[in-house]
Amino acid sequence: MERAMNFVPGPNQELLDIKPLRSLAPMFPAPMGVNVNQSSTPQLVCITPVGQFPTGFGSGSLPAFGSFATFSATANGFSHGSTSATRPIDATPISAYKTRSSGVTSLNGDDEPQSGNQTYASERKAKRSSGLAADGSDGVKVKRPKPVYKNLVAGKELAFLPASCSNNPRETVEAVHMIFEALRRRHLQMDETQDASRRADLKAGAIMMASNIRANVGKKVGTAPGVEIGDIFYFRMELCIIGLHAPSMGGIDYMSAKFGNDEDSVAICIVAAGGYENEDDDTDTLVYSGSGGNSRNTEERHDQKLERGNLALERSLHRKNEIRVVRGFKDPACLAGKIYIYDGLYKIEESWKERTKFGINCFKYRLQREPGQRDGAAIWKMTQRWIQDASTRGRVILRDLSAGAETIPVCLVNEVDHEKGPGHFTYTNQVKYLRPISSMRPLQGCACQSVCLPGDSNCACGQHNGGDLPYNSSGVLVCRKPVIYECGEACHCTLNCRNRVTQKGIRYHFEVFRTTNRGWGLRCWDPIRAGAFICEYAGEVIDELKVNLDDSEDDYIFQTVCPGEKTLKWNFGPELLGEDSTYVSADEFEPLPIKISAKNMGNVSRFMNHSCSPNVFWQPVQYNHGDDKHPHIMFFALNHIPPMTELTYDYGVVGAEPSRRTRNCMCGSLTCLGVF
DNA sequence: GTTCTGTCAACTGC
DNA sequence: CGCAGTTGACAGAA
Repeated sequence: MERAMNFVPGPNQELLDIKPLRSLAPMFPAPMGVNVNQSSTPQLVCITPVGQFPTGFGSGSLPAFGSFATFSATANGFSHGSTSATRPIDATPISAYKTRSSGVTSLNGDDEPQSGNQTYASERKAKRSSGLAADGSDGVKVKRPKPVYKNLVAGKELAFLPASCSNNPRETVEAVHMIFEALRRRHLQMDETQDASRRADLKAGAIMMASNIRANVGKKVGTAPGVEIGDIFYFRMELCIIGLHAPSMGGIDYMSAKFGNDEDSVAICIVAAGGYENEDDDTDTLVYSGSGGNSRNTEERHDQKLERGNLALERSLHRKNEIRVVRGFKDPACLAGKIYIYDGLYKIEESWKERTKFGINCFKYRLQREPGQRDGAAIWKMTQRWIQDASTRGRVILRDLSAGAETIPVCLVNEVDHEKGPGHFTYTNQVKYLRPISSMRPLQGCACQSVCLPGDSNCACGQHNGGDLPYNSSGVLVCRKPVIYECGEACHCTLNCRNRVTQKGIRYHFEVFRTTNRGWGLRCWDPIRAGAFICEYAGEVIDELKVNLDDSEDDYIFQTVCPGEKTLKWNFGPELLGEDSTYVSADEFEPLPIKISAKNMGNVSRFMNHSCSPNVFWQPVQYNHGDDKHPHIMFFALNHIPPMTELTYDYGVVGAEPSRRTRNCMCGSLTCLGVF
């Protein structure tokens, strides 16, 4: 199904041989740690709560956790140290008051002076889950029966977080988030086979908490380092483990802060999830309802009280401190699903009491977004509008770059300069092999009726994939593997089978856009959740044909060069559950012979640029033939990807492929290697 | 005063 | 739509 795309741009067609420059700019344009807040009010500075590590933490048996915990201390400690030009105000987590002040254990020696950052609460938590205790001397009795994660890390040298995390809040937040997602997906997969209780989000969260794999552990007013405006989340527990919003259910996060000699309880973050009647037609103002008044098990309602969160909001109105705002929206892509978007800092302008339709008194707070911040929820609303009606998208060069080859049009836009489009190529969503598929080895099929079910030991496809179906019920890939086998023509199951994902093609509203310094790039109007299928690398298989490639061809070649640490570690999760590791190190990595050129023909994937800090990875998939050396190359999301974020993958390590030209990288990532 | 434990509330999420 | 399930604040006990 190829459609020739006859590009007839301007008169200077010759000059338009634009190729993706195979380099990339920051995936996250706002530099790390930059405080977008231009507020004139004094910065709130966090006093790092000092406490003892839970039993077992200082024993050296948990090096990875140790270094991580150290980081979170450092992040909280230094992040505002340099910005306190104005008179600093102390803000101390309430829980820190209860913290032991002695016995600070340094995990990493003298080079990490602030390693003792543990709030009392998390310390206690870690103590309770006795599975963590390395020396077994911890005699705390666990009263509330909780799952104990025994094989958590026992003795394994697990470098859970990339080394770059130690000084990069963004990397840490992403890594923590990635591990949470991996755990959640794996739990979901197991629950499906055992018909166990659901809530994989809570299970994953419990492990993260117990292992202390989290970011921004100490509460603080203002930005959460490493969390950027526009970041998206699908579960409240995600907000919890990255330290954006601590309460797992409650809508208001607050803490006690010192204002000179005074002390006040102030709000630091709210989740506006639409549970109450909030008006949010305007993106810069938000009317938030106080909490309480709804009885838990009866229909009884009572007046809201000025206590806890409500009181904190009231005090924040007077203290004029910044409050982080997370907005919740219905995710149209997911049935009854919700998506949370971090929308930056707001301040409370006024508050009042209101009588609701149930006749109870309710507190209302009007919040105004701080000026000078990049768009967050506004982008969501904008792209949702485009998805509803694509004609509302401005700056369009071409409505559908695929000329109908894709079921959803691929938009071509340029908001940067006057280039009229990429150089000529034929849009195809297929891979053209050197020999016809019919002559290739067929793939074995399953005998499942209707659809393949998780946990069915009779399903040949499940067995082929190592026992579990590779995707969960929402079509999300659970684990990165050398090869994924989807159901194909030889299978008896229907097209509705959940083991048919990538073969159905793209499901997102893509946009090929002009970047400022890397030619053309690819991004998406829809939010993409971690593990979701994005697109295939379409083009012509050339591996046996050409040995010497000219430069222009080289720019469009896909090869299975070993990707970086972030991609290789996408699977983390099994390790935390005590299962065998699926981690493949760079040394063990074995490339496939396949080479695909998208120079003359290809799809959206030919516009994906390289990044040293990517948000997409490739994964070999088989479904319509059995030639293991020439699988389909499918791209999946590494993290949740907010709308309008450039999609990038790791082109691979320099020198791993001798025939390949080395190119300068412009990805701008703090962990950028400079070349790729 | 400090540390520990129980209880409670909460814009979850199936 | 009902309900199990979580964190952290808080209060009271040790």
